Amino acid sequence: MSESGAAVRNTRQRSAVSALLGEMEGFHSAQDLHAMLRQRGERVGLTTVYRTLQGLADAGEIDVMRPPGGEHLYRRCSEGHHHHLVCRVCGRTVEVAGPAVESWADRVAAQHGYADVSHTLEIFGTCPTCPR
Amino acid sequence: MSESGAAVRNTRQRSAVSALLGEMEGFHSAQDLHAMLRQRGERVGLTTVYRTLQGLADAGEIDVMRPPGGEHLYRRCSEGHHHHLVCRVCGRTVEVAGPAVESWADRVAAQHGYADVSHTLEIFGTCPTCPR
DNA sequence: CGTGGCAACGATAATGATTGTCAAAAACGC
DNA sequence: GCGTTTTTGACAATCATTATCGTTGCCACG
Repeated sequence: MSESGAAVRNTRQRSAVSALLGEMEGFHSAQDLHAMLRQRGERVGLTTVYRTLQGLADAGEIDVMRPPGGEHLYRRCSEGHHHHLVCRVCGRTVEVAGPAVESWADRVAAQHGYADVSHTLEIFGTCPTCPR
Repeated sequence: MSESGAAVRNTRQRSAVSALLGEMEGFHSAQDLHAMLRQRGERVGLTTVYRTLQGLADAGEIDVMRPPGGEHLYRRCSEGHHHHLVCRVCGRTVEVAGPAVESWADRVAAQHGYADVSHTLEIFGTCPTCPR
């Protein structure tokens, strides 16, 4: 029972989910992704999709967004910390980085004695190509 | 049918919810608030609590937070736009204002042509009195 | 003061995403 | 190849929130 093994096995399903995310643009729900895999003929259970997405999110390889609609959305993102500017009509998303915001959040938290700080930030708007 | 009437009626239940929120510190879920009202002998339906909270939130009189736990939390907040610094252990919350962040978000959105901009920001950490 | 319209109420059922369960299958190390 | 352990996946359970729809009470006007 050594503690060495990460014990993360490389399965067909995991590869399929990861690969699919690699090709996709924008955000998709777990159920979306599951449906797409099915269409491709990949035989993957919905439960597994959820589990895989959670794992990838924990590992920091994908990003999770929780829009007011209540459905979790996942996306393969560029590395590093960043935020999203989302069109509330068509869903088009732009990644934005805000170093100033990061440091501001850390500073404010520290001022109040909070440790181990993280934060979530999302910007919503109507993108220029969408009818109002 | 002039356009004057807000058509928002002043009911016992609405007052009760509003009053309760006025006394409470911190965030509480809709179901929490409903249970408290029941304990007090106020006869208010759960549906009405949800509706009232939504109404108050729309009117900007209370704040909504959607923590990863999946339960919406409501709180009577100071006026104006601000954000929250929440202890992920004990839930203690501090209101923080960040004018710089507000303008940054608006500016970034505008740069990408996004209109009608809003945003959500929450900071999580471990507060000084909580064991790590 | 009485009445009518209309919004709010509220009990219940419906919704729907996510999580738990557990036997069967697959992957990795040797 | 073989055994062990993780992973899978179909299905059921959970649970907050929303829709439904008949009833109730507020409000304005006569």
